[in-house]
Amino acid sequence: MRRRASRTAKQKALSKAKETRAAIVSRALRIAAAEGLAALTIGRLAKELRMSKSGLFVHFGSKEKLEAAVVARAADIFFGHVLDPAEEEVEAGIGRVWTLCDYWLEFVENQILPGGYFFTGAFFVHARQDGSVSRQVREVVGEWLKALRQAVDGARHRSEIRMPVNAKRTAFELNSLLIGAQWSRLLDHLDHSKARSAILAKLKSLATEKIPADAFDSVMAWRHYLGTRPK
Amino acid sequence: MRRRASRTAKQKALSKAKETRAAIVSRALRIAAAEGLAALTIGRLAKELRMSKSGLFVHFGSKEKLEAAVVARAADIFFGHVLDPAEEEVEAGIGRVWTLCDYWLEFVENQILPGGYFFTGAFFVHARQDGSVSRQVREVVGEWLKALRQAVDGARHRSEIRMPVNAKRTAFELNSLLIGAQWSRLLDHLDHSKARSAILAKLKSLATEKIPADAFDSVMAWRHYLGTRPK
DNA sequence: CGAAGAAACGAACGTTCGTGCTATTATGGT
DNA sequence: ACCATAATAGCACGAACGTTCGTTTCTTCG
Repeated sequence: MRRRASRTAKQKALSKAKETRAAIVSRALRIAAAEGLAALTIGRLAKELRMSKSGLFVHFGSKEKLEAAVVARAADIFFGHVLDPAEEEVEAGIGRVWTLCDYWLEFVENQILPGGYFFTGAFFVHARQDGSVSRQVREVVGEWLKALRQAVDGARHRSEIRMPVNAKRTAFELNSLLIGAQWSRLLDHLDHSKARSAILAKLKSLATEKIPADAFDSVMAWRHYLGTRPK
Repeated sequence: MRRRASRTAKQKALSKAKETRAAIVSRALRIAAAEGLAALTIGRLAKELRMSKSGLFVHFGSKEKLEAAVVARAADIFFGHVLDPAEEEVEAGIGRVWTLCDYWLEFVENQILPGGYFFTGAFFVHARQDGSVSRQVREVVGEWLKALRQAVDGARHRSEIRMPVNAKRTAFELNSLLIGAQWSRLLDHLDHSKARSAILAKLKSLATEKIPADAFDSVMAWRHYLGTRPK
């Protein structure tokens, strides 16, 4: 009793539902990431989870809320694998810009979400749509682009990037390469090495003499250079 | 009688149905381009055209055939506005590479299809899917990328692009900028001038001394340069 | 153990999906 | 003007959609 109570208190009570809800969202995300949000239906989801439609439904109250939960989870996973570690592991500067791009590509490569980067496809579908889920998708994408732009700006303020360079435009070009990389990967199973060297070349062309030029010559050289830097 | 017959012969007989079919495809394409192929349903399409579902349906025999017709029409329009004129108006070389990209951007800007370039979104949706329509979408995208690569190759063979440059990689980078441009346009209504100057800068960095360096300094300068060249 | 409450179920709602029929209307050649 | 045929409409179908309901089964705790 006491033991039970204390254990329950420890795990903040409440309860089975959270687990179920989380399991539902996981499975839903797997479907949505692989085949798009449109392929996500309550009936199918219930069947895969061996639940009743109604039992599943009450956890969210509406299809839209379910979709919102899926998108939120996808965003958490994405930021948790790309944005957060990049900002935590690498101090501001051109190194962080590279790390953001590198982790982005890794995120797709490692199939953290089935089908790669969920938001690329979702964004093209929802960019012109209205509805709260579409807005949510646009916000996540906007957040990413903003982070990339700020990283470029940070590098500029540290004089690691030449001053006349436009942060917005640089972020645009880097982001283009990332999306293009996924495009090529989808089209003919191309790996991301082309994208990585294109990004390194781009960064090299922007860098000031603070950064040794040969650091950009390959991914390995760059990794080595980063490793020799503080923190 | 005779007159009638001759006129009929002239217009190759057959007939009303072709027009109706064409009208259906047009309307269907408008829906699909604006909201994605998934938003295209026979019921909705029939309502918009003030037809019965069944009357509309028999023109295609299945939903999939209707979708195929829509994709085919979209491909015709895209190639007719981008690939064909570029290859017709500009001789092979770096000028054609630029023109392909330029017309691609114009195609999106002028909203030839509502919502811009239909295939960008469609590709991300159908890249991992199977089914004949998905294959069809991938083929169109593949055709475009091949054309772009061949244009780069053509410029290299004419010594307008430096030899060590990899055509596949260059096509990848250009294509990335195009897709990224549409991305930015969708995200914050950005115009394509950033993309155009990024593309010009890229081409400038690849060009041999055969091409005067200041030709790449702006879109206008480039247009002027192109205008002074033979056909 | 037994009561209270949370969680899941099964069945059914009204719509809409794509797809078949059968009947009716338009059209075009003679 | 007539007739064959092409084109469209009307109606119905089974399945799946999201959603609601009342009921049943589990969990939790005094």
